[in-house]
Amino acid sequence: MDDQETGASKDRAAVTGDEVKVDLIAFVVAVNDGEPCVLTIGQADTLPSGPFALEHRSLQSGLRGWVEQQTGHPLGYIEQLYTFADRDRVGAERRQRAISISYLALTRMEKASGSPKCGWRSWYEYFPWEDHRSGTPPVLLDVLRPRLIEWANSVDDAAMRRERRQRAAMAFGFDDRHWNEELTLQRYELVYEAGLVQEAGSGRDTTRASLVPSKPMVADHRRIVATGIARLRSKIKYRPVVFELMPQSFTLLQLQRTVEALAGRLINKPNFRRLIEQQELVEETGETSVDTGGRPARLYRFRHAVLDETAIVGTKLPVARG
Amino acid sequence: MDDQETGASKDRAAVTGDEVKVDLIAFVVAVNDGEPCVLTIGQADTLPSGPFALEHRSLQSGLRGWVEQQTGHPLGYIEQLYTFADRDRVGAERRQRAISISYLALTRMEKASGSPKCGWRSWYEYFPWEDHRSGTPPVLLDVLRPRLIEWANSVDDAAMRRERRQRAAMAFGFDDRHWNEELTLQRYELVYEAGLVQEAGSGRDTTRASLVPSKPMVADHRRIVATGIARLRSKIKYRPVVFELMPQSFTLLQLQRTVEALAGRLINKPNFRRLIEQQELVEETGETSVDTGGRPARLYRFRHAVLDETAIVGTKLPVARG
DNA sequence: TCCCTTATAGTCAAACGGATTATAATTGGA
DNA sequence: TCCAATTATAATCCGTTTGACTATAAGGGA
Repeated sequence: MDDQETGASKDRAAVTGDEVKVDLIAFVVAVNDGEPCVLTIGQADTLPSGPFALEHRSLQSGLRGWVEQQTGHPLGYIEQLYTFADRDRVGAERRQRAISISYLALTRMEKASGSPKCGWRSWYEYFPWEDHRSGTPPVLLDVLRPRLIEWANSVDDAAMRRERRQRAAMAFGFDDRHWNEELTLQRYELVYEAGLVQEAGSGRDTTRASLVPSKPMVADHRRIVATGIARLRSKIKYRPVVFELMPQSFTLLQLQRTVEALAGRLINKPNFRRLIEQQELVEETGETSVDTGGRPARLYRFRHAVLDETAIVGTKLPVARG
Repeated sequence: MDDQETGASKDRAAVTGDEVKVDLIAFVVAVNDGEPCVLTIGQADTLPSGPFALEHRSLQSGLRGWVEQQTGHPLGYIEQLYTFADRDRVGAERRQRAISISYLALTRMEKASGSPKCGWRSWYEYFPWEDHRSGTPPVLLDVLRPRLIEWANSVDDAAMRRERRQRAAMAFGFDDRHWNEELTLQRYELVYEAGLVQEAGSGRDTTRASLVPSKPMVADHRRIVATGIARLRSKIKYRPVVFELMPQSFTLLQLQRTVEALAGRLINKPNFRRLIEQQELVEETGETSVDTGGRPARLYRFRHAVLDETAIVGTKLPVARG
């Protein structure tokens, strides 16, 4: 089981011991009342995290442990996002390497017994330009667009100017292009690169005039959240993961509102219902909901059998492409 | 930049130092003459790999270094696959934790200057049941199906029998279900779980009668390859990554054969051409190829501009769904 | 009772996608 | 030289999907 025939210098390295610290870090999502929320600690600027330690049976169980300890929230669905090497830290005596393994976790917010040090925040506080449920957010055209154009024009090379403008146009859907909700990470990288957002505790110039208003996070946590949003927006279209965020029984409109919250855009109601029903993702409970007004709606529950049938094959949700 | 407010015991752990070894491991792919190949070292049963060390600027550059050193092959496109904790190793003095970060890399096989200790193998040697380009492989119905049914029936619980049969049927497309080429990992996990394949150096019973004939790999390397194949088969459908595997100029049929090699199934020629052309993924070089027979074909090259245009937006390849 | 809100059903047309057929341009051999 | 085989390229067909829209049903509140 030891793979030692993979090169001489590998053994050398194994002996000298290039050991690193491993951090586990969680982007925990719940949707409450039509708002997609992220679980934070500290000043609502930090994701739950902790080092991978000897007592952990596995990476995932280590992550569960840290999140539960720091927030009081047990995790359901977990999926790995990305592993990256942090900038070098200075250890006690020698240079210290560290890597972080980030995860996306879905949960229900109920019984918010969570410890007082933690809290749920709408993820759109950190990414105001990502919520298109009420049309294009004003900040996009009023603030982001001019500043990104400014940023593009601030370089001398004409080719690079064009490239920057095109990147911005594609990511944000400027110039009659369509908004693509899955490009959350690219958009964050653009605004970050353009210096339009800054993170908590960064050494950056804090006095810079009128950045794009948005809530910062510690270190690269906001980047992890952007990665997770993008992954989730993509995944809900082909896997029945939304139901991890729903209560036991729900109306079709509640389900639609949840998908809309995640996607950050509205969905055509009849089409949504058609797709849900023809895929037999849900079944009626027989009851109806006493509602906030209007005709009572049938209550449905997730058909757990589909996890055997299609966990593998693929689901569809009608998040319009524009 | 230090995130220390994330819990008291985190600091404790940081002090006591739960340090782990990190291995970088590469699944390197090239397509030669219609065969999808994996780069191996050792007895064609080991993927290039090496520890992440202090001198590496980043995870990716560490990976590039190891692969180049062990095989002589420079890497082009690289994408992270998955990070997992290995089973505990016994270190020199104390228990030793190790994690592996696996990558998918695409390259062209040319100038196979590679060191003598490495070689390219068709990945279908390791997964004979994955190649459906000449129809359903006999091994699937003749060997795998009966043995998987056997395996399913070998448990007492009726519900578990049904679940096993259903898993097998879905993954392999038994009982009139369609073959889904993206389920490579699930299929490997099934045959592994059913004890139908064994890996090199595993402590398993080697004398077990007539396993499914396939080439084994060291440790969990074959599992990594299965993960990479699945990722690649999925990715070619929405990102123009195939071109990383193509020479400078190529005919449309060569392009199609490459996609077919990866997908393990045939594609309808007119539809393939239509999709490639209407997406403007390629442009004519003006030349034509002197061919192996038949009317000469136009030569095309990849329109690198699409990397700016659609790297983000999504490409389509007509790999039929069945 | 009227009106507002929401649920639910049904329709329509355009786009997409898979399959098939037809025609053109070569090479190699009878 | 002509024919057969092979490949390239163009065009068509048709069923399904999907986005947008309309109509009707069923409740609550003023």
